[in-house]
Amino acid sequence: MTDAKPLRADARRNRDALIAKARELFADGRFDLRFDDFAKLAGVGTGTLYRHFPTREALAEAVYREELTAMCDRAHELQATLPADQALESFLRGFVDHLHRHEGLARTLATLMATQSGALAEGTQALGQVVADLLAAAVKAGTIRDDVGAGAVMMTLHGICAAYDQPTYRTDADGVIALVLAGLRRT
Amino acid sequence: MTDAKPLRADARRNRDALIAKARELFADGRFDLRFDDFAKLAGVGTGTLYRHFPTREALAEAVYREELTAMCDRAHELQATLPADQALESFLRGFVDHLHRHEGLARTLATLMATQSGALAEGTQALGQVVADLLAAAVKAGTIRDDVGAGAVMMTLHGICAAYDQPTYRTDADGVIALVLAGLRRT
DNA sequence: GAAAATATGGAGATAGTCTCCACTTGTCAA
DNA sequence: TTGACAAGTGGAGACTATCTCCATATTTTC
Repeated sequence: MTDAKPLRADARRNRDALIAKARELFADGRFDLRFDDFAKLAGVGTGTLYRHFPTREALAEAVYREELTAMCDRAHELQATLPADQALESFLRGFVDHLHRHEGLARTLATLMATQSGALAEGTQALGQVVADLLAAAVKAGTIRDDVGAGAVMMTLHGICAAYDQPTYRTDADGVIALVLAGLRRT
Repeated sequence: MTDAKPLRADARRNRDALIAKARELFADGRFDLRFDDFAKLAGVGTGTLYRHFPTREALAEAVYREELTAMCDRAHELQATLPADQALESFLRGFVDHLHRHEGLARTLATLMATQSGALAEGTQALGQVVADLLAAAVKAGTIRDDVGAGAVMMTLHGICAAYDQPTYRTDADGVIALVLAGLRRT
């Protein structure tokens, strides 16, 4: 998973500059900038940009990799300190909350989930794994039903991510989480 | 809503040819064809295509307008003949079933829901209205909770549509519906 | 059947993506 | 240090898809 290649000093510098500039622009909502311009703004050539990030999605993933990792870590932490069902609830609510504050992440996740293109979506696979773990623990504890898989929950999360720019986003997203949690509860 | 303009005979002919060819191609999974080629294949000029359908989404909507209308009609029918909660359940399960059989519709809906671009998404607004009606009736009948809006349900449907091409689609989509229905039930 | 209104088509302007390679920079062994 | 090789760079320009424009053609109207 982690780069087996030691990457030359200038290459790393350029790569970092690209990610930094992209993060800055994404935070401003400038997602759809001409791809070549990313390069110009980051102070590198077009070729360099393409060598490091062959697609827009690859760049987006790199930008949000950290953030996504942090979310996964948080899940593990919750899982270690709370009863399984509470960990799940906490995670899902926190997920929406975080997305609400970071539109760029929502947008990126929606895109990556939609284009399940193998190695590219490494980040979302990690997220899927985390959700699967949380669910499995709660199933094992007997607090949620066992006939609905993690894939279904991921679908609802996808729906949440995709709507990041709609006016009623927060209310609806909270509603989705409420439905999922209530729906999962053993009856 | 319906065209107030009587459209010249040749214009209508071309428009229909475009829709027919697009439907045929969509059914074959050829969504991403060069836009100009739609024109060539349908036997009209590029300009004509663009005059009738300024964007790919506009074309997609025209192709699936009928199908979507049929789904909405079905909802009304269910609502007229079944208890509110059963109508809702029937509609949602039928929705997934239909999507499973018509990948093109799923793809189109996902796109249209994502780009809530005003007049363009006329079709999805109709769908939203139908869902809202079904929910309202069930709320009124006291069989489902009243604190989760139609927007939340639409978000989950969006998630379902967006995943149309994933291998575990059907299982996961059924899971989502199960969660939504169980989650909506009054506790 | 001729004028007015409406629609056509496809060449070419425009703009974004991505490749290619002569050149620069970094690394490392001696 | 330094020389030689590997690794990386940048940006001109090829390529591709989108979309506009308007001289020409078809339909409708009177």
